[in-house]
Amino acid sequence: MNDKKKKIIQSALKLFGEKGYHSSSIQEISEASGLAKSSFYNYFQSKEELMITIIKYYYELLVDRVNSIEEIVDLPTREKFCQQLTIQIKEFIKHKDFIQMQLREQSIDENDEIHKLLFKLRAESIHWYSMQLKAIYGDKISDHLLDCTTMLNGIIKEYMFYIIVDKIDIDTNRLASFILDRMDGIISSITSIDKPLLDTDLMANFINYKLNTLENAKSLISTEIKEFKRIIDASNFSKLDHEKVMSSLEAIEDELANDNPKIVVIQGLFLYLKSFNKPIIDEMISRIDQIVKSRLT
Amino acid sequence: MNDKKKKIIQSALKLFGEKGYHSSSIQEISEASGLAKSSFYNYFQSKEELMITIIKYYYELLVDRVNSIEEIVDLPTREKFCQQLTIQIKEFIKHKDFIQMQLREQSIDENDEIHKLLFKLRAESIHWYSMQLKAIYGDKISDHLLDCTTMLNGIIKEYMFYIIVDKIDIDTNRLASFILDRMDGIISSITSIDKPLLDTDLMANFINYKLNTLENAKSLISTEIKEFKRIIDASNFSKLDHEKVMSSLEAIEDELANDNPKIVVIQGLFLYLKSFNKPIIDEMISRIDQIVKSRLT
DNA sequence: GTCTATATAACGATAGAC
DNA sequence: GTCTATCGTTATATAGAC
Repeated sequence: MNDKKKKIIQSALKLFGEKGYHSSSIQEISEASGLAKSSFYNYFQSKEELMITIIKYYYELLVDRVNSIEEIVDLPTREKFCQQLTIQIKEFIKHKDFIQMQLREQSIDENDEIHKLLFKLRAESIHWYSMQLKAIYGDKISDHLLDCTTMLNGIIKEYMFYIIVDKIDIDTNRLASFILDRMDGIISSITSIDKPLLDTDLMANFINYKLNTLENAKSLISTEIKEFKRIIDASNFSKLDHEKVMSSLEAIEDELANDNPKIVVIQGLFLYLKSFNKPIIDEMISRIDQIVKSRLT
Repeated sequence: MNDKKKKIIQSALKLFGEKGYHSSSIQEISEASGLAKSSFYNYFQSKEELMITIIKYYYELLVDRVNSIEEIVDLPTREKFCQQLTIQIKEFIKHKDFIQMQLREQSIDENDEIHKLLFKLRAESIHWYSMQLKAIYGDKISDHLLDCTTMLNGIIKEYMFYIIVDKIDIDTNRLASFILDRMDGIISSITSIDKPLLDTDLMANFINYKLNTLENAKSLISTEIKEFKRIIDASNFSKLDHEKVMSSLEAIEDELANDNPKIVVIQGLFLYLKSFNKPIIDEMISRIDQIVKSRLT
């Protein structure tokens, strides 16, 4: 991204965090970026497009950082989630303008695209937390997964509000493990309950959103990989290369068959396939990668 | 309050909840109230004054409803708090436009008076929840009172967001007891921890705010009551009446000496004192009542 | 790509007739 | 108290010179 575009994003974000979206004008944003008002429109078509860019940019930043230790660190699930939570909290604080903006104005609804984007991000966030809690506490809480995710989310938000908006100096190294210890208490108290408050019917919009994009992407990618295999079979690769490529493709298919496929595994395999330096492979990968990026991230 | 003024408040609140404070214009508010734009200014000096009126009006409504069963219902503390939570949740839903507005825009900061008001209400809310939790779980959690209040607040907010903003149909009869059962789990998990995340030093602004107004009010009222007693002594009441009035005043002093004086007890005693139908008593009461209203509600 | 100048609309708030 | 008319300001966004 252009340096000046980044400058505008940062200036705008700072203002949005401090004064809110509606109280920050293009005038102020441009001035804070060292530009005249009208020059803003060389970089963004409108204030709303700026907002959408900001949300996408920072959300991706946060997700990437958390995902980065999904595979690298080899730890018990609970410890790994605790580390991910700690990283998430520290990233929240690092990009506190973004979080403050989100905490202040939970929904900038008037624009439909922003509304849909925020809904998508919420659905993905709920899905991610649910998967992590399921991995830690196992099937015994699967009925109460949505309730547990909701409570965890509420607790994290409330502490983040104190830290970022009220500028209260909480020990961030302890926060994640403190909250997780409290989740232990919540979960041990929950097993005796018969019926959850939130079930998959009530939360269908959130659940199905993620499911649809996931299943959709899986099916699209699956089709592409079948085509990929056909092309490789028809090409004049050495027997060894042919075998390597095929087993890579099958590994991708295996990963996609999981409930919660790991994007980093797939992208690692893409890198491996790219190392063959064959244009025909690169072209197929870029087609699949586009689906992965648009539907699974 | 004037009927038309109420109409404006309700129309405005609906718009603020749906579109947000900044996206709702005086024009829209006036039209929704069946008035021309300029007629709005016959009822409110400005948009900000309208906002302040709305916040004070609805917050008082909610607090009064919850306080109404503080004394009337004779139940174990835990059951009473559970009932109060249930009432609070149902009141939240009844006045969902107000809550939606609060959830959407956590702070309308640019105006200093609104900022101070919202801070005061937050401090009072934190104080109330802390007192309730202390009453239920006793001294064993007194070190972790602020953490427990924070988590309880976060959980309630998150569920309210689902109910009011996402319109998810959660069983509100079960919600309060469900959350309280989870608080049991949180509290039983917390006893082993040595050091809380939030202590009274970090939260000094919130704690002291309530403390200052409370101590301040106590001292002011105490002075007034001493003067009151002096006047009664000098007046020509019958011996019986004199005794009754004096013991009422002493009961008020006793109540104020408590950590968390109950406003309803004091106001009950005011009503009793008014029943004497003496102008001199009524005048004193109205002076003290003004202090109570402005500092303790 | 940058700027000045401007178009156009909406905003909060006021004046003054009735 | 209600309205119409309008003020002064600010907002987003565009036109066009350099």
